[in-house]
Amino acid sequence: MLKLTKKADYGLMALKYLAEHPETPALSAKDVADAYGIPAQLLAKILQLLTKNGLLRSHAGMNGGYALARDARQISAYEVILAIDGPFFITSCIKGAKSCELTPSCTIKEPLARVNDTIAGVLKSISIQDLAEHEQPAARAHGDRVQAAHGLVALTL
Amino acid sequence: MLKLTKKADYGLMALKYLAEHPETPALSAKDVADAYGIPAQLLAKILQLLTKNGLLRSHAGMNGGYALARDARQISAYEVILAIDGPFFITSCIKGAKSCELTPSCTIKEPLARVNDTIAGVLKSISIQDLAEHEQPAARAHGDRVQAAHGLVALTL
DNA sequence: CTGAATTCGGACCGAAGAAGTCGGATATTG
DNA sequence: CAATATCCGACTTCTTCGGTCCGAATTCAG
Ligand code: SF4
Ligand code: SF4
Repeated sequence: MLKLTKKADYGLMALKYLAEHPETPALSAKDVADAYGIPAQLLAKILQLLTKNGLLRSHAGMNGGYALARDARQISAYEVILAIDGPFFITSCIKGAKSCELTPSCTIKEPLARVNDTIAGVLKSISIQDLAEHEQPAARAHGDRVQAAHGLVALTL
Repeated sequence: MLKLTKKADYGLMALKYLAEHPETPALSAKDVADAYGIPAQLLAKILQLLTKNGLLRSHAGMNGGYALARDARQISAYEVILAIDGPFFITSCIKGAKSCELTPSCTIKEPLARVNDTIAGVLKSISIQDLAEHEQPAARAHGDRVQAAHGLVALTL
């Protein structure tokens, strides 16, 4: 429950890996898969999804592979999840869908929708660039930049 | 992905319903189930879970049923989810478990753990009482109280 | 004391989704 | 042409979720 898909997980890892290697024109799916031990075939399809949604640029043929379509800080974790797992909602009553039949009688769907938006906001505030910068354990002094990057999320239920 | 279990969903609804009827000493599982159209047998087990985790007080026998164990504003949505679905983590690498075998090579588990904490914080800031107050569509003027109740969640990645 | 109402606890099952595999088609380069 | 890639869909396997069923134990009213 409330768990991220492993595919999305892999997608984030791959994207981060690509962000860390800006020098190379393109990295093949197998390259990334081997770097982490992810099943190659599975990662391949994930990267395909990401390209289809405009997060990556692909190039077939020899010396082909994938590269970021935009700057690493222009890609949010939210987009990645959205591209891989489709539109997400923490409850089963996605706006416009017919998933939950007791939507009319339900009294908590509205407040839960706010929670959903809050979580989405959190995900949107995280960029691939943020993931690539993995040295904060002791560097918490420059709160100004961090705050600017991730913002504050106010939950007004 | 990232979806709340329907059981947790039902649990929140039931808890909210109980919070809205403080006059009655106890409400049976069937009462609550009928009020919303939730499968009675299923809700029964959910309520059992909630009692086992100290969120509800049960009373068997005729005129028995369930009642809140604490004040509605002392019960957070986080606790409810925790009681029903067990410890939650947005990724598969729960601290101490052996779910994901590529934990050592993974480089994003640490930042994702922060995201997890942030979301947990959001859930913790929501009480059953908050859910029961369902008239905000036009009443957003008193931001002071709302802000005090739900707080601000800062994501310091 | 008897019986209805109600909680309790586990086993069970079908449907859905997630993780991963396979095979083949297509594009690019050398 | 051959090697390397992306591309794309179908397929299997595994787990979880949602839900049901049944057989207790508990409590209270008459
Ligand atoms: S309608 Fe209510 S019960 Fe159904 S999914 Fe949405 S929130 Fe959960
Ligand atoms: S270790 Fe990395 S890949 Fe495995 S679950 Fe945790 S975050 Fe996802």
